[in-house]
Amino acid sequence: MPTIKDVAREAGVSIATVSYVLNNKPDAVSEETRQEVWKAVKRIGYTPNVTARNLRSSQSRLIGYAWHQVPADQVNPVLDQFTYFLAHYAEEAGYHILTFAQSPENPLPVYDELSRSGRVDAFVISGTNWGDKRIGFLQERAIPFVSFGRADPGWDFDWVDVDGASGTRQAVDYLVSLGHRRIAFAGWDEGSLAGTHRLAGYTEGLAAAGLPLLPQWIFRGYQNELSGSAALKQYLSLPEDERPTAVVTVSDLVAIGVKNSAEQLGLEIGSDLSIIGFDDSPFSQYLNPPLTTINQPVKQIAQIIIRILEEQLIKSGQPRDFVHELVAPKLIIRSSCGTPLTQRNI
Amino acid sequence: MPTIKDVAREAGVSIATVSYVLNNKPDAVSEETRQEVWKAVKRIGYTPNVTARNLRSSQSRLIGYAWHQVPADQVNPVLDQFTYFLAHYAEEAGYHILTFAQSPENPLPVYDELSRSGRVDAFVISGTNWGDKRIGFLQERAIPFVSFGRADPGWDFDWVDVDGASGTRQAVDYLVSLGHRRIAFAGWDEGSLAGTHRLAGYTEGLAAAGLPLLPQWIFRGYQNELSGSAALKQYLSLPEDERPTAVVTVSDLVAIGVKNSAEQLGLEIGSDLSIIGFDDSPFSQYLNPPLTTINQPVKQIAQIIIRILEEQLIKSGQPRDFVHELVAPKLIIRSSCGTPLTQRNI
DNA sequence: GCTGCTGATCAAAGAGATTTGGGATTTTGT
DNA sequence: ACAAAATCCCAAATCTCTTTGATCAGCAGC
Repeated sequence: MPTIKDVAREAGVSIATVSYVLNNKPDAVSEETRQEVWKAVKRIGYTPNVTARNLRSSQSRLIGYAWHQVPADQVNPVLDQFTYFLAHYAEEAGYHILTFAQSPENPLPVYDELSRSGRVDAFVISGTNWGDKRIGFLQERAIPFVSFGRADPGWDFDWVDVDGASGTRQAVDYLVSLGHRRIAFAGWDEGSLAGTHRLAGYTEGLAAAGLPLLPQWIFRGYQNELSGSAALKQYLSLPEDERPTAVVTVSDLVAIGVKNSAEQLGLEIGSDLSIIGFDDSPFSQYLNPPLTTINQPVKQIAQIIIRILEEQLIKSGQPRDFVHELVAPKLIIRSSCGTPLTQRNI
Repeated sequence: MPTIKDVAREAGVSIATVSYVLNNKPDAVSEETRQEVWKAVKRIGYTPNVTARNLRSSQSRLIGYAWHQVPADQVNPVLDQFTYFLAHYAEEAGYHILTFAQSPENPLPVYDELSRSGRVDAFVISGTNWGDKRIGFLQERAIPFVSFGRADPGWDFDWVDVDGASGTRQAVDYLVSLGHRRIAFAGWDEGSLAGTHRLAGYTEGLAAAGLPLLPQWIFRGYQNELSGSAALKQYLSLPEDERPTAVVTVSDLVAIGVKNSAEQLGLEIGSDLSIIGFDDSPFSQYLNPPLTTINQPVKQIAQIIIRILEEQLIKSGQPRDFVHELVAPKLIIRSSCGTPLTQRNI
């Protein structure tokens, strides 16, 4: 592999001059020699060595992103798309993504090792929740990072998040517009931050429509199919006139749970019961009937995260305000909510 | 950040000695000073700088893996799991994975840039097909790589692949054991290498069972839901006594296409028609009924790939035989094939 | 003719590690 | 007791690049 030295010899100049040309330093080299150097570069097929460059500038131009292991029975609905776009925008900004495996019980040592050794310049973290240890850890050590997801209200750090409440709010508004008046919510447990946001949008939507909210309409479970079935069982145990005609769920997976057990009980999705999911997982469109759900704008989020990271890395050291961006998700209407109630012949 | 110099000063030795201790060079330093150096390392909290180390040894200890963009309507069923395990095993071997975005039309420049600049030491490629340009390109430049997936029969290079034929063969054998005698195959077009392997296993299975194979039972389409519907339509157009009672599909997505349109026509999956998918996509278990499918051992494949890559990197330069490993996938029996035909009261 | 300035170029100093090729001790062999 | 060998350690070179500080030629001003 040719080095800068070879280029210098070939062009008959010093290596300093070559470096100036390569880095487009203005007013440092005459137009004539600039041309000569470029010609030499082309002639011997030179590409600068990234490692040497990084050593000199004490950076790595690598951004670490932890790849969360998902239990085999779970889907990580949007993380693969997110990673793709993250890589895409990072490359536009002259960085690359280093993906690493993060241990669920004890994530900190990997972050420590990667930053201490100079492997990465910054991190993108996701899958945050209340009390996320990584945030305090990274802040304490002044390691640049941006989070996809919020954490404790008192903590101040750079984050970008999907406005979950807006998503469920849109779902409720849509159901109301179809004529539904008894709308349930199948959510996650109290320990989930994202689950809390999504629940809040639901509550807000009912209130805005002037609809009552029965406590039995709110089911709290986990990220699995079973929670969906359990939610449905709870709803069906209610007296006829309190029984919900539609369910907003906290995720597509829970929506599937509701849907599958409803079908097994002979209910028809879209007429007997309307269902709205959350995530727009790739498979949601292939369900029968296709699932109406909330699409997370992961592409946009990846773009914003890289933008904020660039700012952080450029202004490192200098005081800077923390950035918080909430991006609205979008309701994707498919047929799991059927037609407006008023147009049905019941 | 402390450097090796600081450790040397703290321990009262030269930096060479510290380096020997850090790299466990045998017979180069006494047990006593070894202890002293380690104590100094702990005391000042030193971690070697990866960039400097890499510059000196002219490597990056980074493995490039291209993140393929998947069309929004498609699922990349196993690639996210694969990436996770790849990262996991790479880390065990002292490497990291650099994920980058690869342009579908013109992938080569990125590979060129990443290897010329010394960004990565090697590549893992996937999504190969006949005539894959990356393979010749990397071989010509002697860039280490291992492929997840085969290519042209005449080409010799290191690859690991799922034995697709074994998968569909298992599917056919299973259906035969349930009593099916008219089994169809919904596949991909002739241009697909993996599709050809999967078709071969089907043909083989029928022959082994001594069953006839009607050409109309083979449908060739693409990786989408529509191809599944089209396949079903073709099967249903056959006279009653030629109509298949079971379909082996080339992917879960095609299986869903068959399933959804069969259901819309009032057929019951598992009794009127049995279906077997391929991939064991995360969602296949949540279908109603859950889909019997073929699970790809991605974890094992990732492990083998890293093992081969290590061998390549250690033996670089020395002559070495190419490694080809075919890993058998596993039939995951769920309920989309119902009960044995003989036990049904038809 | 000398000083001061500008513009183009370069030598050399790192950046933080590894490794070569010896030195300085100590141990072994005779 | 002395040479040879083994052991332990180090100075310096090296990996490839960026950047500082200096040199040098050319030119204007007085």
